Amino acid sequence: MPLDLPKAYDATAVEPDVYQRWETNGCFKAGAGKRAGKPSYTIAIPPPNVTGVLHMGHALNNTLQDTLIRWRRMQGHDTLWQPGTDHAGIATESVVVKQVQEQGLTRDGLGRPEFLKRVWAWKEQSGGKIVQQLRKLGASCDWSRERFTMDEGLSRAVRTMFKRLYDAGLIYRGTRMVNWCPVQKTALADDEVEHIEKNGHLWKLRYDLEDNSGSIVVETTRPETFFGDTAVAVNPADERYQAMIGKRVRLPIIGRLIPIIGDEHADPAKGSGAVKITPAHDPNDYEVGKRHNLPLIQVIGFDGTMTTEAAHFAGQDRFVCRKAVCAELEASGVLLGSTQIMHSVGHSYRSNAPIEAMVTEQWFVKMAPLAERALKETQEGRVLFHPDRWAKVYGQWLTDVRDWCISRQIWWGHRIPAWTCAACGKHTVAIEDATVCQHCGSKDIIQDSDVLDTWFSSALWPYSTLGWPEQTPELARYFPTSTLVTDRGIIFFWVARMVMTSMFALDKKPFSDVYIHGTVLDERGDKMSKSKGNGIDPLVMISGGTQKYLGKEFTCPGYGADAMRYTLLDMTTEGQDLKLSPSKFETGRNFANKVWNAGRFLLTNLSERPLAAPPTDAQALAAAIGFPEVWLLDRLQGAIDECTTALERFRYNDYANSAYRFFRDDLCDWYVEWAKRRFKAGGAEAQAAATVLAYAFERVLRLLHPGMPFLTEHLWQYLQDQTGGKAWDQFLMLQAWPETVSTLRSAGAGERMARLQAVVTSVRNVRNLVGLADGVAVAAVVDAPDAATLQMDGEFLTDRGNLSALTIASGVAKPPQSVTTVVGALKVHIPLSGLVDLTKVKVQLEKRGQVLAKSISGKEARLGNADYVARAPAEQVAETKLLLVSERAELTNVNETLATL
RNA sequence: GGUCUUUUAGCUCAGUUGGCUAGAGCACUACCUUGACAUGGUAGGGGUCACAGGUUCGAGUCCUGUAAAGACCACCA
Repeated sequence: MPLDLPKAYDATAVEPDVYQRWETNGCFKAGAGKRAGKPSYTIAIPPPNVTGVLHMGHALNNTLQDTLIRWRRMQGHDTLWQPGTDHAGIATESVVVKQVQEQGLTRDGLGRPEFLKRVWAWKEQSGGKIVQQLRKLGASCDWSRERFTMDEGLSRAVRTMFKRLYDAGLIYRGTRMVNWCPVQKTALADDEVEHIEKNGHLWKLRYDLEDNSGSIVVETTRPETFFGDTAVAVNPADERYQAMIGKRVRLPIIGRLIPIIGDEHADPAKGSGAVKITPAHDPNDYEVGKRHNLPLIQVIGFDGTMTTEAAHFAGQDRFVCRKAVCAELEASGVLLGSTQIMHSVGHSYRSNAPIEAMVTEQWFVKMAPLAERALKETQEGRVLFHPDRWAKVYGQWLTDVRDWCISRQIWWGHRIPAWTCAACGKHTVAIEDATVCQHCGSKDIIQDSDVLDTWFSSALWPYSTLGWPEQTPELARYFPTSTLVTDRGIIFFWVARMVMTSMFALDKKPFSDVYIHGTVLDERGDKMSKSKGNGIDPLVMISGGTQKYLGKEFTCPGYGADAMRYTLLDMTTEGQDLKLSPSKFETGRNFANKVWNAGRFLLTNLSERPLAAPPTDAQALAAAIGFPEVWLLDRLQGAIDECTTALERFRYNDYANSAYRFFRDDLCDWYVEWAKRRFKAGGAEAQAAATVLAYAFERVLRLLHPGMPFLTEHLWQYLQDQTGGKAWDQFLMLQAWPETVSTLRSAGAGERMARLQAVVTSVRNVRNLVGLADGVAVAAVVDAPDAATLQMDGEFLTDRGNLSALTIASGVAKPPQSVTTVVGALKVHIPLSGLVDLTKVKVQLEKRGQVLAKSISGKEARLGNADYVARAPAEQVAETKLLLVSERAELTNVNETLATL
């Protein structure tokens, strides 16, 4: 049949159609294509924010997962890539709060039920967008199993886990100093606080003694908190202040008297050695306060404004107040000046607002017992990190982990399944909504108004998505999952907590391997982010479009998901960050186009010359009519081996490079060029070459498929059509991953071809050197000790070297006016017809002579070293000697040639 | 303050257990519009492997130190 394939591959025209066929034919379903005797292989997707938009980090993360799952699926494993999305509590709630504000409304004004209705509406409206975007990327998730962290089933899992932890005494309610975000008005966990180094002031304040016998100076970065001071601490061993312990000082403005206390917390070496104690607003001071029974005076409210304790500053924003307080204290001589300092200030990782330490009552998870088991899993090698250095980071965090504050004072999330009894004050924790107090039977109970930290539900993800707490068939079949692919940023938030909850509730690790990939950076090395405007939109790279990047606009016609995936894989080296720029994706685009065109060449030939039978292993072997064919099939085995090993080791760049090398160098540059001669010859020779090429091409499509699924599937369908099958009857994505075939291995083929390639390259080199075009045939005289062997490949040499005549003989004389190249034990003489620029040749040869001389003297020195000869492995010494002989021969030739020019 | 990572060609990066002339892609130079592909081909130029010591017959690779860049952790007034 006639084939009219476009010269340039247009991914945007191919990919949507291919994806749709996969999806409608159930190729993504759990277990699709599985073969008996293979274990399950599961990946639980790191659930993206349900209202989020795909960014390059997602593209990388999901490319790596898809590559693994496609590879394992082809290997015949019972695979499941479990997709879903996360409700992302604070992040989503704050988006909707803003939307509501734009309508002139407030969250509290709307009330909880109405506000939540709006969040759900926003989730319905924008949710699914990111899931569609993952499809564009080619993600082969089982979409029929898509889950959302606030689904009924997952919510039940959350409640069950909460109850089990509570019953085990691992969840408790306590009054503690926690990190408070005044913008979101909620408590945050310790690891949700980002410490940022900021420029600040250290102010000196003078507090006068009650008896006016003197004063004491304290230093603070937070002068506005002095209203909450309930003591001044000095070190009991500090002689300067010993006499003052027990006396009282008068706070400025408000005149309240506070004691001077002795406490180890005061460091004589720091500042004045005396420190103001504000137990309600500083974690250290809180501890000091507890030791000395100091009152807690809250001067900053939960909304970040000053309370009535702050006298006439009440109602002011904390930062406005700071300035005003400083001004007033300076005027009254209390503020004695300030110094500039750099200090780290905690910020909410969600709102970016500086956090306040606040004493509140919250729910906590007791971490130590959970952490201990989680730690064991990595220490005893049951959960492996790749690269393994992250196991250390994980271990360190688990070793000094502090209790996890899990209650959030927001509305969007899993409401805490605990009810407080008005009668007895005790808590009833239940999976089903409670109606009576478990302790006293009172019906006067009320559910806790807080919701759980988003990470609480994420921590259950690998098994809650499979139906836990029910003992579902899926849970039995796919849990524990196999590989977790994620970013180093959430090792603590997510990875560690999954291991902890899983060990606790299921007594099983949640996954065996954790692959931590690098971070996506822009071309300057900065993290990509919306606010910096340095993000590269994956959808623009895939489907085309215009976007701003680093202040400039760029347009991409749409390189396709395959191109982007290939580039990402190529750049994914163990644990390294990826410095990207839009032009990086040309690498993938170019390679995709190369694959397309090689396919086009094959398909066109097949359409003109149909194969007698489809290419199979046995036929390919039988069709291996010549050495180049034998060699190609041998190389293919090497590529299969390399790709498989690379993927087993999570070496994505090795996988991409091995496939690339084989495809471009071996298949295209050497074999396809040679096959053109076979095709020209026609008949059985052409048939045989086409069979071998079709076979090798089909195999390499399989190798490339996990990385470049669309293009390979597309070409494979054409190939089916041209080799006796029917397009879209079957799918490449469900074909078997290639295994090496021992009968297609050929010992020595690599060396034999390498020698031929070296001869051909040396001829081309000489031609280039003397300024002859590639199309100009030259004669060659090869002096070969094993002339008879080399003569068998004479046709290949003649064709690939574009030789007008080829003489191969042992000990043949060097023709006059010829340039000689030494290739191992061979001498390749190219007689020059006198049309050449001899000075150019001379310069080249002289250069070569210098390189040789240097190498020879190095080897002579080495061999002259008795220690080397005695201690280095014998084969190595022998090899050095051999090389020395050949280099000396070549140098002689170079000199001889130079003499004749 | 602590832990970790990085430093190899103009740029982005490979370089497994130490081994012979250190590789790739992009960029660069010359030639080639040849029947798969100019998003291409052929050939080529370009590196004292951050620096200083050490171990070794032999170091990009191992050890010690220095410098620079980056990431994370930490309650520092």
